[in-house]
Amino acid sequence: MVEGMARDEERAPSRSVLDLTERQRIVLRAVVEDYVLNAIPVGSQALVERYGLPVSSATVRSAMAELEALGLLSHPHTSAGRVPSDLGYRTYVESLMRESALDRADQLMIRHQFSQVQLTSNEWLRLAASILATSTRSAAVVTPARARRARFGHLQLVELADRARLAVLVFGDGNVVQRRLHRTSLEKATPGEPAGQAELDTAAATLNRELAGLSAPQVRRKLGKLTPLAAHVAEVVAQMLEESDAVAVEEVFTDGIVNVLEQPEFAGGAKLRGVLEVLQRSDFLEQLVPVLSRRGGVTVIIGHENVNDAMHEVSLVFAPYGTEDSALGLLGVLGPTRMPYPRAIPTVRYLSTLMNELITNHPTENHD
Amino acid sequence: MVEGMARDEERAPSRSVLDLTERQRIVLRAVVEDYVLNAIPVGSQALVERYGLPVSSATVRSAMAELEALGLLSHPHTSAGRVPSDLGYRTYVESLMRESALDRADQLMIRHQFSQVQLTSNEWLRLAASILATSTRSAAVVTPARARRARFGHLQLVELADRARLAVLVFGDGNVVQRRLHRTSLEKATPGEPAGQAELDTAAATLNRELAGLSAPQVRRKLGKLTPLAAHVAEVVAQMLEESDAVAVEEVFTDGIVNVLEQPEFAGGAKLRGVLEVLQRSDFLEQLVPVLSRRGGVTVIIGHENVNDAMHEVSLVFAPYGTEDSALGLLGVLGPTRMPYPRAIPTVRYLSTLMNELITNHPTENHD
DNA sequence: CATTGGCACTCTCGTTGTTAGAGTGCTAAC
DNA sequence: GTTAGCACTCTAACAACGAGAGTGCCAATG
Repeated sequence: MVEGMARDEERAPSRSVLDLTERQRIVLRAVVEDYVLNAIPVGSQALVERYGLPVSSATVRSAMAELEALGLLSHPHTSAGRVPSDLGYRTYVESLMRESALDRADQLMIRHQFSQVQLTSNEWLRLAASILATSTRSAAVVTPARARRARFGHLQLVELADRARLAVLVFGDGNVVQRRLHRTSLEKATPGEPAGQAELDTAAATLNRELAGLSAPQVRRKLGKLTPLAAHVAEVVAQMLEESDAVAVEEVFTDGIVNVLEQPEFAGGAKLRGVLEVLQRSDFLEQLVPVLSRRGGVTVIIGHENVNDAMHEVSLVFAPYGTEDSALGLLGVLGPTRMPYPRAIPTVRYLSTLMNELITNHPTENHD
Repeated sequence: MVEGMARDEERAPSRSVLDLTERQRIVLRAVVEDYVLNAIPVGSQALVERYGLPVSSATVRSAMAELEALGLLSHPHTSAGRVPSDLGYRTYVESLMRESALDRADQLMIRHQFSQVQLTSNEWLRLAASILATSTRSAAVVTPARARRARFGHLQLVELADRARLAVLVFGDGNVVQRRLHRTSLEKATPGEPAGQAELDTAAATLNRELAGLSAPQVRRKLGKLTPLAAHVAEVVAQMLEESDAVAVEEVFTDGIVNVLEQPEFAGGAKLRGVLEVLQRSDFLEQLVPVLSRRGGVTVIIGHENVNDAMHEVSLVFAPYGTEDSALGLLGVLGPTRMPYPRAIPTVRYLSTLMNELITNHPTENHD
């Protein structure tokens, strides 16, 4: 199920790409770039004019016909211009695109935004999504960096005003969640003894020693060996770990969906509904994680290359961030196949390395 | 600036509403309900057929003409049916609508979803937005409940594996944020003495005693009276309080934007762009808070009643939740003025009381 | 022999004209 | 006060049509 997430795009074009003549390459590149820009099928005449090709339109026409035979271009109807096919985009991305690193200016601008405010980790994700969206004028998707399996890091029981306790659990990957422990449930767990501050502190210390580095099922296996009070708290800890495993996919930050909606190909809005549903509800992104982390770097999935039917008219440009063995997250953009790849790819790449830096340098650090 | 957020809708219709004849009331109600349902201007003929009116279409026509003279209906063009004006919707909402409490079944269904999973508070908001969106088929907006001004509740310094400290701050309203304190910055604050666990615990205890209930500026005023170490931590606390004041508006949960996009009046998508921008970036919701909390209950803002130009073609149905003196949040739906008010209003009302219950009963409580 | 100008052909798109139908407003009759 | 009838208006849908863009092919050309 993980394989097949994206069809293996290295194989198919390997023949055609290398066999292209220089002229075909130039024409294909021009067609893609013009169509990405204007969203209208591009004809031979317009091409020679706009790109100053040193040949006549007739020559371009024959080159286009060849490219169409190779399956790189297609024809909406007889007398319309050409449009790149998914394979055409693929070829473009793979070997025709003039990709450069992100402008120094853009890099600084992005860095500046991150340093501007003291942010919590969720706000980083939000900001990353916002930057991606505005910078590429596509929809952006960012998932939090989480360990594939949450592990116990450190537990602290915080006293609240109303004598309830707040359990603050730091995961092995540095994420933090909290949950309130109501007084009644504590008392129920240890009938008789009233469970004072001292007992709780002792229990917390025990758990920090016993549970270090354990995952949810491992914690559960320890339950029997603990005092009733500690076991009760450990049970809650196990629940928190399990939930973190489960909800990882829930917390997805998106931004800039309107950008895509304004694209002529999605004017109706109906087409995007399916895409958004897949994005939000299913395990779509989760399936993507192993694919991306296996390759590392930026992965581009174009139109029908995506096995999910709803995604056949959009492209994804995604990258993992974080380290495979600790926290791992996903970020990228979603747009029409007619996407400005030369802009999107460096932006996603840069943001992924930046997020990498941030989480490795202990992100929530306070540096005043 | 706060007044004028929504024009005072009690004044304008007070004359006309009461002066309506019974027939005019019936016709207006039918027009609104039919138009809400079908989104096409409704004619006199269709009206008598579909609603079994005991009069002829000619009579309905004259009633419609009267309603148009009163400004409650309008005419897209000469030979089209009638469409309710903003004032027409207002009159409908105010005195024509047959509003009932939410179905018992719906109530249970909603409650069930909330009890289903152990949720963190942010996930409640997400769930609330999701329920609102699907239940009203509009866009839903939910803001977290926050005190207007964050106050110190309780501070705990949690030890991390790498000898850094995590400052966990519980606000007066029960919200929790955390920030990492890097070892270097702690040492810089207290040159010479190495600031061990004991010193930190003492400092935390002092701060918990001295800062209880204080807001950010009040904390700052205390800085001079503290030991260097405690002052350094207190400074961080002050920052955390200030940020909480500032970012309240940032964390807005929305859901179901596609629902609105599918409405024929927003087919283009371009119209909604302005609306979404206002919703996300500006202090729009913040301005709404005092208005809503002043009235309590559900507030309906229809089309041009909203002073914000971008919002002239949408209606809001919003309610506050929480208590005014502690945590206060907002939730509601946004849709075309052609909105199913009789559905939206009870749903928003019910969800607001439900969220009220949840945060008053110490929401994150663990009840196993 | 690759390139190009020329040309016939095709298809879309915007314009125009026409018509059917829905809806109104008015008036005269009940 | 209500209603049937009727003339009038406006839109939506459709067909006809020409302009324009683009193609594919072929013969001429360097």
